[in-house]
Amino acid sequence: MTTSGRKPDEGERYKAILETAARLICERGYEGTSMQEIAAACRMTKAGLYHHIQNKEQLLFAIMNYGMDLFEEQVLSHVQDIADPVDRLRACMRHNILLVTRGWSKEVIIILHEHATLTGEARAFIDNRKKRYVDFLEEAFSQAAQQGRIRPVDPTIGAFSFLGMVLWVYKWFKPDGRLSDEQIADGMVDLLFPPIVAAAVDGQPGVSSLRVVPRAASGSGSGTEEP
Amino acid sequence: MTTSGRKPDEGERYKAILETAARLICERGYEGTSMQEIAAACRMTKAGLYHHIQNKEQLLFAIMNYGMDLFEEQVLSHVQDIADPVDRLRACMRHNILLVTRGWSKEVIIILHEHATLTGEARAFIDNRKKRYVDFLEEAFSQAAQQGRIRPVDPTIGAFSFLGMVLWVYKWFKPDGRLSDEQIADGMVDLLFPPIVAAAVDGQPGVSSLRVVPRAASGSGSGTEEP
DNA sequence: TCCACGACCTACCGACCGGTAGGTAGCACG
DNA sequence: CGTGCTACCTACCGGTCGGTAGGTCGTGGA
Repeated sequence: MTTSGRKPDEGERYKAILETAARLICERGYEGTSMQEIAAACRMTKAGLYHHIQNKEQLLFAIMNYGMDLFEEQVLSHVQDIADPVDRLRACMRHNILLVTRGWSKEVIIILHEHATLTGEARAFIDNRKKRYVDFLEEAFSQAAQQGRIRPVDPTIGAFSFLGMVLWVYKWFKPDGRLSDEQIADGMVDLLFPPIVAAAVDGQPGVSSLRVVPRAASGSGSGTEEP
Repeated sequence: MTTSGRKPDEGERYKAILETAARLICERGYEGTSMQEIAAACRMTKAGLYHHIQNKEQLLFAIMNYGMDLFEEQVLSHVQDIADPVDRLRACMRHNILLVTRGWSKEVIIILHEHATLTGEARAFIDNRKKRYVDFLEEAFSQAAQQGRIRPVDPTIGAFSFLGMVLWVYKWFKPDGRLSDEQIADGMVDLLFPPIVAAAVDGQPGVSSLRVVPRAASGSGSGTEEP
């Protein structure tokens, strides 16, 4: 099984189909989008579309793999070599939030929303690609906790808390809301990975932590939408 | 518009239909579930089902309102009168996580997953009920920050971080995983609302905070699934 | 000049979709 | 006994679903 399930490098046209289909599926959902509509949006007939793809499920699979490629290129590749685990997590959170908020790559949103739509091998393949990200986060949390850079936390709980904060954003973020995506990224990074000012509480340095508290932030009122 | 959009108190049968439909829609998605299937699961014909409901969309609307009722009864009502804002948030997080992990009330999961399926008035009505929860959380974060019980944080960012951590759980939690729902709840509460040990850093008491760091936790390996 | 091939098309398939018209069996009430 | 009502039923509607058979047409290489 290759990355896309179809022979790679068929050209720009194929990619354009994936992007067009992703736009529609992102808006209306997988089951709610007909092949007719996708074909029309590609300025083709349905039979013409089927010349390029095998069936609807394989199309979704290809879209998701494309989305994972984009994620790895725009998030993982920029942060995986950062030596400090906390800085690595901070940068990763920031990149990931911006990936979700900036509307390029509806494919990523589809991965998030249609988490249970695929079945069988295709489902397992995508789940496996996702799992590599979870492992990456768990490893970083584990290192950070071991070095006393963050509060001790089960790495799995840390990873999924991270992911929840970051990925839930797709459900409520509105580009014209009160908070910009930059503000959200900064705020969440500061909330989960606050700067540390001093260490050592009971003579065992590097494990306990006093966190700096800048005199700022607060405020009230929402500005954005539903949970 | 009443809570359900249908005349209230039609009896147990209606509730049973909502619960059965919710089970199917939760498994297969709203668009992926046919009225035929729902009717069959209720041991009825499709026409028989339509004797009780107006149409498919109104059925979803009723399910979501039922889910919001359950949420308010099982979460909000237990925590809204807790005086201390941080304790209120802690208890709320705990109750909400357990609401998601224990499989009673698929209706709640549907509210989470089908966040963009309804349109028009029904959508606005549900969004408004959700917003009341966001407001509740923002208020608590605002109070907690003002009292110096947590790091200063924009209340909206706090609320949606809370919600992301808690609600994302429905996408990955498996009852037979390494972590129990109790452990997840405890871990997330401790991560976002750590106990405070001392205050005062620069002579301005009640704003800064030193967090206690128990010598425990950590560990590695995942045990659960995809992000 | 010929022809193989990719990129589409028209026309169609059977299944199923959400929804309804109209009938009926059972029960409560007078 | 008759009437009215609820709770279903059978049978059907027009439309759309995912998918395909088979044809057309432009293009590039021999």
